[in-house]
Amino acid sequence: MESQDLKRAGLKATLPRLKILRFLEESDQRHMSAEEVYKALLEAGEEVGLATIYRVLTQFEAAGLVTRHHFDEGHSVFELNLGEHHDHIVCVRCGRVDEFVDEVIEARQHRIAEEKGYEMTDHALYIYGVCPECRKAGGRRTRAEGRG
Amino acid sequence: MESQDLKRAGLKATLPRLKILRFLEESDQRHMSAEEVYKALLEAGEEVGLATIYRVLTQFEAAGLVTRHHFDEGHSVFELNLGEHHDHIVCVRCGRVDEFVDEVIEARQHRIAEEKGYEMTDHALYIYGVCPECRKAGGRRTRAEGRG
DNA sequence: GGCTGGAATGAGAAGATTTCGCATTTAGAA
DNA sequence: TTCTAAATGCGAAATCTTCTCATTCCAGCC
Ligand SMILES: [Mn+2]
Ligand SMILES: [Mn+2]
Ligand SMILES: [Zn+2]
Ligand SMILES: [Zn+2]
Repeated sequence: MESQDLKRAGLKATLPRLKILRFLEESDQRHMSAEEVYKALLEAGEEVGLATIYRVLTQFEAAGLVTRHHFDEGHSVFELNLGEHHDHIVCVRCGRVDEFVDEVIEARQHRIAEEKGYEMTDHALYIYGVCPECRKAGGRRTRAEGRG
Repeated sequence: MESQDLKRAGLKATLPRLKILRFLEESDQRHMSAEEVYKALLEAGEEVGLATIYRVLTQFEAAGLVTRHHFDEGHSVFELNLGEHHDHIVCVRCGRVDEFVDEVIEARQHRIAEEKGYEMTDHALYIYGVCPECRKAGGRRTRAEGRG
């Protein structure tokens, strides 16, 4: 039961929080903006205020339930935390998102932080490019057409 | 003369563009937001409208004169292009910025894009941590206190 | 099961950053 | 110097996100 997940995370099991968490778990989109969550819940008849979406996602982030990304400037994108850290490669044409893990890069990041005398707390790595489909199509599709 | 740099970049040598370019070259801050450029020019008695700062910096970026970064969400940071690509490590406590180049990471990014079938166009890598000074201080200084 | 205090929510206002629209000015060539 | 397209400055607007605060709800206690 999701109530338990919330309790365990130190959050009261309110209806809006349950709706949002359930939605993130059931959605086939792994990466979603606050606005996208808001609209999707609306369409599902589960109304939650936009301000609450923002608040709850930020709380989920603090609690480690979700991770926040900045694929492109201008807005945050959230994804349910499934344990394993990974980085992202984003199609600049259609917005598609693929995930990857590279232990060599991870290790070298730590090494660099160490060399510079920093105590590393986090990192962000985004590769941008044109995805296989868009290369094939060659067309002018916009980012609005898809996100996965 | 900076006029020549602008002409070479395909930009008319207007007074605002000259002021901005000169300022970027002479400033001891390598990484600056539009707002910071605006205020610094103001203090130097060189008034340029904020909208123009934004327009010109975007043009400079398109012309390859500057690079735009997103160290933290919410606003862009610009830096004069000196030829060599590099990535950044940012102090989450005081905002200090250090630079680094890692050929292994660069190479592996290309390899990952290739494996995923993407034609890589760009990448962004930010390491976040606590800088040597802030680790020593241990204090609660805010980001506003410094940026370098 | 009802009662209650503090936390959470919803709605809209406000904040922050960036872009836009348009009247005015300017660069640069004739 | 004159002229025209391009650039600028200003305020309005767009976008994303947070804040304020009145209202509602959760969770523990009778
Ligand atoms: Mn992901
Ligand atoms: Mn730099
Ligand atoms: Zn694509
Ligand atoms: Zn620091």
